[in-house]
Amino acid sequence: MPASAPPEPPPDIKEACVRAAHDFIAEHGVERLSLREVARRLGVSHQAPYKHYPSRDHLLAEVMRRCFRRFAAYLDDRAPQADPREDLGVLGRRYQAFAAEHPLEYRLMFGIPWPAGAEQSGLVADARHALDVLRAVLRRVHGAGRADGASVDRDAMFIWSQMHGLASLCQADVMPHLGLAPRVAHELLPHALHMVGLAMDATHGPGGA
Amino acid sequence: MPASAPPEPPPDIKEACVRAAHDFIAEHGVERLSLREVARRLGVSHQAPYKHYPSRDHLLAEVMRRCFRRFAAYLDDRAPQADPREDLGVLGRRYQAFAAEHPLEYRLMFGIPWPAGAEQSGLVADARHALDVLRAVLRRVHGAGRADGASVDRDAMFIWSQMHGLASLCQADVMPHLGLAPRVAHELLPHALHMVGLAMDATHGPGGA
DNA sequence: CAGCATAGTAGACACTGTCAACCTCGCGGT
DNA sequence: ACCGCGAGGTTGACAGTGTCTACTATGCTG
Repeated sequence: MPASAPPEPPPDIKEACVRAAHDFIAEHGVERLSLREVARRLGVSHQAPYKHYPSRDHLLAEVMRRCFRRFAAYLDDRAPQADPREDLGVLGRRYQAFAAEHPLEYRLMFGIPWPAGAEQSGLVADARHALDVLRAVLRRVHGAGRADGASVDRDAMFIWSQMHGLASLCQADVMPHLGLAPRVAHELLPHALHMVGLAMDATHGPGGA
Repeated sequence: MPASAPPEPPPDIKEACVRAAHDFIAEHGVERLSLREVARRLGVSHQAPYKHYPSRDHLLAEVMRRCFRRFAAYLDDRAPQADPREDLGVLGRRYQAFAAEHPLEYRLMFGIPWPAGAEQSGLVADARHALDVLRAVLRRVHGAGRADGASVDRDAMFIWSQMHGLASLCQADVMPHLGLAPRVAHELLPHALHMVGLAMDATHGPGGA
């Protein structure tokens, strides 16, 4: 019985590198990623990936780019809601669901400093797309006419901060040691959405359920 | 002219290790920390630190512990406020100030997976202390009598999420590429505090300014 | 004084990212 | 048909890392 990975080189090494790196990160986290391990899993020499990516960071940037794409697609792919306020809640729950189901990918996107070569790849555009989804919903919430860009952006950053903070803290190692009152852990997201809703009510009038 | 660091070994190496590691992290970030670099800066052999810390992670845990201590002390050390709602605002501004002034230390505390041996050191207690500061203020906000633990914890996590999310996003590399409307970047904290205040108003009645 | 724990040293090992040199195809120009 | 050449693969090397082991000096204790 040989090692788990098949040592026969795949046809498209460039593509296989991204997939292998992504799988490894999703399994063990970005800190433990090494190009040599990727090459080993692909059954190629430790230098083969360098023929396609100038450095480890460039491969990492490509993996991040795809994570942002998936994430934005996951947010986009929600059930359509007539009421924009309801849509906001669905969006929030979906945000948290993605973070909870793909913690290491989430950390890759938002938890580590950008690798060199990040700005070259389409990473910036893909990252921004996720925020644009939120912006679009908020424009509907604010209502036609008075939806100026600054106030939309302010609310977007407020809501995003809430969602990102919650997702980060839930994954943080401190979490289990905070001595939270029982049941509170399960109510974090509903309560956060409730509070955000109250704040939005106070500034834009009561909305959907 | 020799290298910048003095190559004469300090008397208390164990203590010097923590300080050197902390300084390095505050300057270059935790990812670039290496025990050998610490030893080099101290003018001792690359194995000297291992006589005091079983592994790199144990030294890291000690540095983290002190960061949590400083952070909690910084929050504690605010000007006393008669109105608990006002106190909440001061606390929030202080939280953001620390994160902005010590971004790499903040990332060390909340942005990376806990190193091995973190639970052994007093890290857990020191980390929890920061949350307890917030809890204490919220108990005053909720008012005597009806301040049950669960609702305090819910609000604490809501507010903490907001503050942590905001601090994280402000430091994130995406931030400059989001195309935020002008001026919005400077209004993020005031607006976040405003929205949190509105949500608190709606659940506990209007409070301080 | 003997013994021993403590705190320092040097050396080695496996691992990493990366540079350099080399090989080996397949393709286009003459 | 041949030459050249570049793309894509290889091996080998280098510096850097964490950590293991062995060795040494120093000071305290019986």
